[in-house]
Amino acid sequence: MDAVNRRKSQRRATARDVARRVGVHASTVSRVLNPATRDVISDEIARRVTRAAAALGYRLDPFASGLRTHRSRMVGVLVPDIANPVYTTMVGSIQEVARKHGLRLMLHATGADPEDELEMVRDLKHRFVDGLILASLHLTDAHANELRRAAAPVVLIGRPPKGTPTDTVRAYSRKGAAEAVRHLHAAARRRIGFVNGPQHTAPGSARRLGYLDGLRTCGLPRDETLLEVAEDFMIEPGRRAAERLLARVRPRPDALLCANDLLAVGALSALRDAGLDVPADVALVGMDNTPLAEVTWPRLTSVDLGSAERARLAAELLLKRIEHPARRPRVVGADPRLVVRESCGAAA
Amino acid sequence: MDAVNRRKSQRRATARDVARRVGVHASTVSRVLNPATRDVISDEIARRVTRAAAALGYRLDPFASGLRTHRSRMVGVLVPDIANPVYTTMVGSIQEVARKHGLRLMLHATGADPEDELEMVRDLKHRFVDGLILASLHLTDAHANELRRAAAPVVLIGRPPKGTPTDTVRAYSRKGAAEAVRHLHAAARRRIGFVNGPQHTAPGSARRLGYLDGLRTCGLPRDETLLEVAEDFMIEPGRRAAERLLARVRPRPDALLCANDLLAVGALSALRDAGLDVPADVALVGMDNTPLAEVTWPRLTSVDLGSAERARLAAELLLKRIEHPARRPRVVGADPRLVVRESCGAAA
DNA sequence: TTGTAAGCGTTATCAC
DNA sequence: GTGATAACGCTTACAA
Repeated sequence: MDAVNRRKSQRRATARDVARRVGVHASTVSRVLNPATRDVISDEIARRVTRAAAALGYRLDPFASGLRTHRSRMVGVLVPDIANPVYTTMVGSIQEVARKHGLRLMLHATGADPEDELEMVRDLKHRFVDGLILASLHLTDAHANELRRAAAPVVLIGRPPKGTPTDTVRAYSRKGAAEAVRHLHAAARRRIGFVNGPQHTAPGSARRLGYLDGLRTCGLPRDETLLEVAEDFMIEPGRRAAERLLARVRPRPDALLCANDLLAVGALSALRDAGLDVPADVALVGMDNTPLAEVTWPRLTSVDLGSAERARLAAELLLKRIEHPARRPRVVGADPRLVVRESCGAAA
Repeated sequence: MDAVNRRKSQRRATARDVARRVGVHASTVSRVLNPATRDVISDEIARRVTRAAAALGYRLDPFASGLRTHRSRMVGVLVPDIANPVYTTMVGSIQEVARKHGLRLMLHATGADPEDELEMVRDLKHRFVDGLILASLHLTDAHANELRRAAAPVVLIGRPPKGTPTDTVRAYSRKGAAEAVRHLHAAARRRIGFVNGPQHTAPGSARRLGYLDGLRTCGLPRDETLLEVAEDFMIEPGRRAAERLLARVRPRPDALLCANDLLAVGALSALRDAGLDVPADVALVGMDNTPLAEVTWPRLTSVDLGSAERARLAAELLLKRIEHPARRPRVVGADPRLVVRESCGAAA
């Protein structure tokens, strides 16, 4: 590197530096480098500008650019818990779409804290994202209010209060849970227990209803003692809930539906500790069909709620919304699909 | 909301708006809201400014602020693969530290593509992060070069070329792998196989050396046929590698060390398909001690390489580096620790 | 097709 | 302790 270049590299090259080198004005540089206006410029100048920019290692200053355009080419992603594979899947899926469009991800795990979620929505513009994907277990009126005055487009993954005028991606988990129950019934299970997560959450309430739907359509009696609620949608709470259920219910259940795969993994371990065989004694079904379902033994039958697909849809909705801020809000979803594995084979 | 407020809310409130309301100058507003200069201002004015700002819903414009200060209060996090629980853990751990300091995360999964990693380093300032944590499987001279001219501080998680003047967090996985072999030897295993990931990567080469170290210190013969390389550090490649190993090696191994937990999960399934019992026929040990190790059956003995701890250290190094750009680069690490679970109990 | 010039909203540096 | 002013680097009417 010679002395001149060294001096130049003390500070980042600006559009002016590039312009000076080519003998044009900075605005011309801007026009060349901006795809929308590039074709306005003569090929000859464009080429020289491009070359000079490369030679100087010129990079657009995102702060200055953003100050003018109020765009950052970043999207925010809020998930309750990055350790839950269902959200990991979603983040991966969103990144895939975002990347194709030259957008980057700002990730934030909220720990399912509604206050944290709200603050992020308020903070939207503050942290300069062009849009936000918010996956939440529990969308309240407070969310809906905050969304109304949001500084950038938001897409929800979850179940917002009725009438929230925001693009939304739904999971039809009620339907999925019902299907799982019917599958267990078809496999000759008659005492089907349910390990749910917190019931004030959207998934908790929907999956509970689905479980009850399933019992009803199979003509099985509703038995409240067969339903147990874990403190959280996680492994250890799932284990403890299953333990409580097993300690309490007589005759013991011959099947357990769990409201997600993490709960099912916990339940599996409780069943094992109780000396019960899966599936011979107790069939087991999870929900979300995360990669975990392939890893347990026996492998876990699980209701696929299309998380990857839903995340992709959310990202695409967001991109469309960023382009057309005024278009009517859409609600889309992905159909559930039962993926049968060894954990609910034939009864002993 | 009355007409005046409604009109105001057409556009975001600026520092000027707040200033006008209080009857001071915009620079005063800036001074009040900036912690570093707040104590310069009289309490009375400060209070009124704070109140007015709240009333108007004033938020600092990050673009304008960044244009002046060149700080965004965001850190970039680059990981090879967000689906690998070891990186999920790291991201969670980094977020914890970042959050305490009011920083947000920009996440990018590179798919272990070196070109993608390099581009992100170049793009550092472009995407306005104040610093970057780069976890890479394979840091090359190209990385070192790019880092030399990086526009913001970088902390590496991995093994850079000798003499790279960059803060680095190391895993002592060579030592960890050796310990695992010694543990298996102590458990009376004498045919210890090794399922490695790609050997041109830093973990691949270190863990291979550790495996060989372990054999040597146990006085076990080095037998190349006991070593098999998977195409990637993932479950399916692990399964296939274990299948190849089992098909080839006679007498069959009585233990398998796998270079990470994902490979071990794949190997477990291959062992099962071969009708072999774990641990009675073959003991199994993974590395990284991810949450997966608790989920398999039997649960997986695994070498804890302190991923959460290392990520925390990386975040802290980065924060210190951002404050003191000139301080000497540090190299830190976390000691490995074998976590024994059912997958390597006594031989049959 | 290109140059000119006016800002975007903040903050550093002077003044007072 | 507070005000005035300029500048950060870019974009975009508008002028030429």
